[in-house]
Amino acid sequence: MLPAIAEVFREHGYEGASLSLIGAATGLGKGSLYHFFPRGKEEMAEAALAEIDGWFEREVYAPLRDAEAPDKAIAAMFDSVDAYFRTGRRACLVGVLALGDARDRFADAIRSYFVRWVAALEAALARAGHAPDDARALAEETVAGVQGAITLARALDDPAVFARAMETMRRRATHGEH
Amino acid sequence: MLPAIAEVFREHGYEGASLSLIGAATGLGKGSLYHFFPRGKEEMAEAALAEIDGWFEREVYAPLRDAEAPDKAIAAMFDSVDAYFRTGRRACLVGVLALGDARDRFADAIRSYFVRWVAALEAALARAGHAPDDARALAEETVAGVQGAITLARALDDPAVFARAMETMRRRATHGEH
DNA sequence: CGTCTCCTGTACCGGTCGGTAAACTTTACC
DNA sequence: GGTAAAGTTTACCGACCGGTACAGGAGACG
Repeated sequence: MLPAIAEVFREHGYEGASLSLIGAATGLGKGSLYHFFPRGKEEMAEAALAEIDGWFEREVYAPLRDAEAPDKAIAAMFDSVDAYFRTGRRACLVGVLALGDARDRFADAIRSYFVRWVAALEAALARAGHAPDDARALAEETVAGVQGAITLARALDDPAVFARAMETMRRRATHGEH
Repeated sequence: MLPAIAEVFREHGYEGASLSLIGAATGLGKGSLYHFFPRGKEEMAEAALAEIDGWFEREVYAPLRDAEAPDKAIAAMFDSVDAYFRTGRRACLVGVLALGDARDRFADAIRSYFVRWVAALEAALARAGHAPDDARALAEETVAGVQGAITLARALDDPAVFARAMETMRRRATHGEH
């Protein structure tokens, strides 16, 4: 049920995600929703953010930090991210919240998501042979690039834009080493 | 008064921009608002988009297409964009709308904004000596990069992130020529 | 069978939403 | 100064908002 809730917030933003939309997406009435999330909409958004955070920690950040073959982990990240964001058809909930007025309310979760993504990617790039400064800059550029590619692909309604951007960043992260 | 309206949509999104917020931002009551925008909120958003579109057409796209020194126009674009988005402190209304559920309603305006930006930048890059394929890819990457840099800078609440991303893209657009 | 816990449907609350209507004040122009 | 248009205030509409209260239903366990 959390994925359904997350999808509503992703598509409609925090303000636009009404309890009736969430109810329709989950098949739950307001009574049930408030049974599971006594603090209401804010708690639902927190739970959705936490689930997304857990997924990225497990599927993306941890492999980037821990894999014994960092170049493989980096390649796997691009694959995971492309699949997760449906080649740019799906928005990023954290990015959506960062742009709106709910930013302050979820500031810690939003910051943590991006800080840890950049840090994990930076570490993997450094271990793959990039100079420390390059690794830092490249990681930041790549994480921002994913967000920009989502925005542009959705604006143009053209997943190919996302795919091209991802390939350019992948090349930069895997070639240019040493 | 259009800049004030645009600012409300930028900060709160289409759903979150209530008539009372718009009224407070403009100092106008609902009656006055409906006097100028008989079709209501949708017409206000269209007008805000049109004004933004006009600004970019005048200050960014036209110079990129027409300047006799394309490299100067490209450098000027980075300066204009940095100033316009307040070094990443200010969101992009068009990008915000592209991510939300108002995307379909304003699809034409959103698509046109980005299509023309990419096309104008591509033309300038080609005239500045980039190979046609490189110019196209670099233009797309740069426009997406700006959106991503805004998202990341706002998420981390750190304008320096935006500034660094802009410098990287500027270097790529002005060096690497020929 | 009884009962206790977990879950759900329904009705309702005050408030705000986008939008309308019409009486009013201000401004511009002859 | 008269008059008409432009702009504004105020009250109001039905719908929906997030949130609450509560009476049950559904199983699990005795």
